[in-house]
Amino acid sequence: MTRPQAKKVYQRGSAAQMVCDELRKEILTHELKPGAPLDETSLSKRFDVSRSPIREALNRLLAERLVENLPNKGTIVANVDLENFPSFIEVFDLQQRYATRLAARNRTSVDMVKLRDLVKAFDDAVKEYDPLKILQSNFEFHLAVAEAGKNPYLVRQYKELLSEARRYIHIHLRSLETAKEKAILKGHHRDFLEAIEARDVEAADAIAHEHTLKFHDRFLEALKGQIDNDFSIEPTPRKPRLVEK
Amino acid sequence: MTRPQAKKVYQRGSAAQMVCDELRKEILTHELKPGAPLDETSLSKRFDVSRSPIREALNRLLAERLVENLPNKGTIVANVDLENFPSFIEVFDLQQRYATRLAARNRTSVDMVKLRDLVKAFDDAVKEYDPLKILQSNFEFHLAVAEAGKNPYLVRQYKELLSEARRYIHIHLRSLETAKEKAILKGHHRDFLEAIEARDVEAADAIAHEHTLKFHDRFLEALKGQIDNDFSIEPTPRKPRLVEK
DNA sequence: TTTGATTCAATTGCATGCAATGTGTATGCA
DNA sequence: TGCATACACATTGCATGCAATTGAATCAAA
Repeated sequence: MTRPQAKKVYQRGSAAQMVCDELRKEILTHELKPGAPLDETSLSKRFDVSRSPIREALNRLLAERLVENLPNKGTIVANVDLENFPSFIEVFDLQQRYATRLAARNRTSVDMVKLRDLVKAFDDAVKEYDPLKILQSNFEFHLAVAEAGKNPYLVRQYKELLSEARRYIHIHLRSLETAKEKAILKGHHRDFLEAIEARDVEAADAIAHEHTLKFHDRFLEALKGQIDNDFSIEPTPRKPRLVEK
Repeated sequence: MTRPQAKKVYQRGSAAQMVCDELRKEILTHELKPGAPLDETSLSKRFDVSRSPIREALNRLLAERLVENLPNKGTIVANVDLENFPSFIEVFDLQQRYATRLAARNRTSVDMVKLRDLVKAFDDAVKEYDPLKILQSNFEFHLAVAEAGKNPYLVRQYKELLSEARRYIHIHLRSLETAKEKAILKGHHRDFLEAIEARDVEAADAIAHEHTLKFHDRFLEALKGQIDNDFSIEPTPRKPRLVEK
């Protein structure tokens, strides 16, 4: 970005895809924060491609609900609205339970190898105290669980919800940094692994459900903490200023 | 399409949307059949706009999985692959049950008015023996049920599945035309209405589940019928021709 | 000081041009 | 006759140009 960068040229057909993937990554990791403007001209300069592939990338992200389009005014990173959190959790729980059930029912030994690796990667990320890595490996683990269920329709829908969950988590990211949380996260996915390995559908379901509930509670708790630490601000200074002057 | 058509010009910002809506309609009603080619040049001539809004429309339909993109080769109407039908039904059932549960829990009196209207519209369509109208009003009814549940996340995902269901139904559309089927369809959604009206969540769940199962069975039955009516065709005539010649 | 109209700059939405890629056909060779 | 190679055509993917719309800034008047 900052250095000249020797005119990168991409394979035909990959420019839009590359821009899309990069922007998606940055949105999910909050490098691009909700509300951040994404104007086509700047992006085309930044990625050194024309506006066409940029527009295409933005359209795809729009379909994933990761950005919002204000007609004739531009595109911004989509907000994660807290008011819909209850609705979100409701559906997320349903899908997560079902995804985990299917995994317990349909997993292969190949899936188990992958899942074990991803649990390990998660634990490593926890040890490294790297919140972004924790989120990423959490995402990958749950996605792999869903994929082990072998239902493409569910995978697609669940993946969307996982992305959304990731963005919710970023709201209370700091709470991940406390020692208490880290203790909780340690070995966090082992129980999933056991239930899926044992093909115990009901146990898998229960574990997934409990997992969602914990996410829900931690989220609300973190929000509460954030509010407690707040202090009240003056109302809009318009009227007072009039008087002062 | 066939006549000159006096150079329609659309509001700025609506061209792509209009093309997208029209193509979606034609795909869902099978005016455009699975596998049909959608080349940008022809479409731009047909809708009398440039390729840019056409490309944008196709990208949106791609995100909805209604079309498939063959890189550098073009775009075609997406196939509805029978091999995924079991996966589809599995998720569809889950979502339909949940949507109907939520409707029973959260419906307002305004929702009930709308639902009653849509049931009536469905019955009218059945009386008129108009398969396309039946499908359309069926779609609208179930979507309204989901909306009565007031969970935007579920509505979005369920809507996608409903579109997919609609395309599956088209495969056995002829079976809708038999007198037996019409008898079955008569007053088909009344039970939904009653359970939702009564806020009976468990009943709503059961009815939704049964509804899915019936859809599943009718679909398989119709497929079976189609196969029975088939007759075997000669293998590819290449070798035989060689001999004859 | 606030309200209103007017102009101006910024940004998108659409049109069009060009080059790359993949397909189908024709031709030459075994 | 069968197969490989080359060429031409069709179609996309990307670059660029232009005009419409929107928001902000400016200025005048109450």
